[in-house]
Amino acid sequence: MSSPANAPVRQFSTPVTAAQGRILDAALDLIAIHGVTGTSYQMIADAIGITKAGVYRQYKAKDDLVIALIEKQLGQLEDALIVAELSEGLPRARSMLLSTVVDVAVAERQRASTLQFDPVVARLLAEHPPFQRFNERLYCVLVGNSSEEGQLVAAMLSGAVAVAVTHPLSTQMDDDALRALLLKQARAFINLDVS
Amino acid sequence: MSSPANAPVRQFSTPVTAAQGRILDAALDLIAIHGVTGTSYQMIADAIGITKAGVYRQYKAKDDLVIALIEKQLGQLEDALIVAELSEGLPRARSMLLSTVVDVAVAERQRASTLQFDPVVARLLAEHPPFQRFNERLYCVLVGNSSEEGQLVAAMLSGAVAVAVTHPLSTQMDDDALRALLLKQARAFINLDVS
DNA sequence: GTCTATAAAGTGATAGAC
DNA sequence: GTCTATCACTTTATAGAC
Repeated sequence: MSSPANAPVRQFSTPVTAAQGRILDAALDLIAIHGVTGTSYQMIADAIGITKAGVYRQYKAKDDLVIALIEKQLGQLEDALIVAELSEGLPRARSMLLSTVVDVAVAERQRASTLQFDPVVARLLAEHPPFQRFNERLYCVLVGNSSEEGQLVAAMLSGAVAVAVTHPLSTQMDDDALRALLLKQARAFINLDVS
Repeated sequence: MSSPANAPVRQFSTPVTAAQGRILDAALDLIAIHGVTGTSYQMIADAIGITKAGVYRQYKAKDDLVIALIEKQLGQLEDALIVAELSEGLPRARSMLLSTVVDVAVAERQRASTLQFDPVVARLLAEHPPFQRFNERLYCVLVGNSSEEGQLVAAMLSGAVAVAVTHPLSTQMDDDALRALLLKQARAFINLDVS
């Protein structure tokens, strides 16, 4: 509670091999459509033209694969997060982090967002300490001080953005328009309730 | 597009038998934890102490079961929706519908919300015309005129509420406090962008 | 409305050859 | 790093007795 001593340290710098990259890429696409449980090693293998055993060689259990997937997604936010943490308290840094969050969400659209709500991902997010720490850091910067209400508002914001980019209506909008709309709503939402 | 002639008609009055009720109840609890694909007929049967074949007698395919589940959830909003539609344009009616949406979300917590983000549910929501119609009606009342941007904002709102009630932090809040917080945020969010 | 039994297919995962 | 082959198990779904 009191003062979270979360130093601005890089948590997810895991480099992936080319073979792993192909697997993660195919897996994310499939999971966006079928969910984690609905996506099998066989489906992933078929998508990239190898066999099931080939996928198992890279990720010996499904949890390992999903963890790698989450790490890759969170890693996209980490540079912006570290910058924001270093310029502590500056509203401009917070605003830029928010902008990055929206940028990544728009760029990945379905891919990143569907992952966020999967029950398997939720379980790993809760079980895996590094993920908890990262989320704490992120929310802390986004909503300023981590009051309970503030954290909840940050979570709501991430939910709103995630739903927006997966919504059929947003599919017809171009990236720039969607980004602008999300940023406007998100800024209003965030400034509403924090000190 | 132009003027959706969605008359205030009751869509989901499907009465369920006692046996069906027990199945739907157990299924919803299990799906909230494991997702639709992660929940098998065997798990549902075990939970209520019957066999798999007994579940199949009531719902001969998984899609049928999930559709019944969605209908039950949407049915909870329908009375409030019809009232709001009848008192066309009155902000008070809209506000009361929003209140009902929040009430149901808080009352069901995990149960209703996790369902919303499941890829199988998303597929059925898009495939099944009655569901599309209902969502159109709901969004139309919530955000006033159904401009594209307005509909998207309504979707974001539902996402924000759904995420909030499933968040670990909200588990520790009592119903009244959570309801108050959600209503405050939701009202601000909605009044932001509509005419 | 519930049971037993069964079919056909798919699942996560491993062993061992190349 | 990828393959074939196999394991034990679970899945959806059906047939037919009570």
